[in-house]
Amino acid sequence: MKQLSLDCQLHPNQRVSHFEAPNMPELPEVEHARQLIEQTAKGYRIIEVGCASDSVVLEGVTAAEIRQALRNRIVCAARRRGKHIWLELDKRPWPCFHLGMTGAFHTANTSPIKLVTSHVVEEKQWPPRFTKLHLTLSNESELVMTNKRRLGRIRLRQDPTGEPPISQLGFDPLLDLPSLEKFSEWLTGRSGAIKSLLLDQSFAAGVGNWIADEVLYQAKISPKRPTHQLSKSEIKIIRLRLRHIIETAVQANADASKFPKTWLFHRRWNKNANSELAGHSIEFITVGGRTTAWVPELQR
DNA sequence: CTCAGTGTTCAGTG
DNA sequence: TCACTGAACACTGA
Repeated sequence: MKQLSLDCQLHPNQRVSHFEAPNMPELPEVEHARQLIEQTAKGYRIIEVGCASDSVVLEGVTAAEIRQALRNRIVCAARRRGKHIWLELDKRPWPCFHLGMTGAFHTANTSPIKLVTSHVVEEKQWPPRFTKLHLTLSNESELVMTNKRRLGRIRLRQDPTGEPPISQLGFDPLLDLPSLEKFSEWLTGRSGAIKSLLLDQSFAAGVGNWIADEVLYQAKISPKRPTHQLSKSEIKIIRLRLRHIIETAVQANADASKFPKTWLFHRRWNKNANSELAGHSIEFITVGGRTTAWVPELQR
């Protein structure tokens, strides 16, 4: 576990605490990270940039290009679409981020202010292990992106929404959920299992494995059901559950302990525990190449 | 030691 | 073209 060194090393210093987005980067977690970035950096200038020379995480750019693009820029906004985040700066190109499975944003401040929507985490080291990008801002706060498994990506784009990969995303359930008419039109035009479609980022951007399972559990529909044979009322329920689950998780700041206790979410993580939900057993199968938790007796 | 895994992409097959 | 499968990516932790 050698950590790639930052080629612009910043003085590691002691912090009382720092804040980080939890680690389960589907839409709600990514939205929470976006809010964290705005609270920390919006309106401030980037004074120093540390960037790891990690050719896996840096896609199509070098650490030097990242540093040059970000240094002395003002952070105007942090935007999100699906699981992608990008910063609007006072000058292009702009940095774009995907967290992969193990990415997170962390912030620290010399005089910690209360960040209502953030988790206070015990200080271990700063900057944290697996830091890929380390920004120091003109308000004396610091913003770090970490990526343990290196499945995350950092890119530079002149026009993030107009270029891949963000331009290839489908609708974002929080930003532009389609009307029921459009939604069912798109759904019936596809074949394959409904769960696979929900996971398809060019269909619904931001839906990940647990959200797809949760939607289908609450809609009482089997994850294996072929999309084209869903009834109009089932499609309606899927759409409403999709919106409801994501809105609820976002309002909870992606804090799983605040999710409703009735959710399948709380039971899906320990497969060995022989979990039950509402008196029915939870089964684990593979759909669309992904572990799928469902309750066969309740989902048709 | 083995193996699954919150995500994405690509090659190969049907 | 669509849809599916498996592998690859890289590493942690059970």
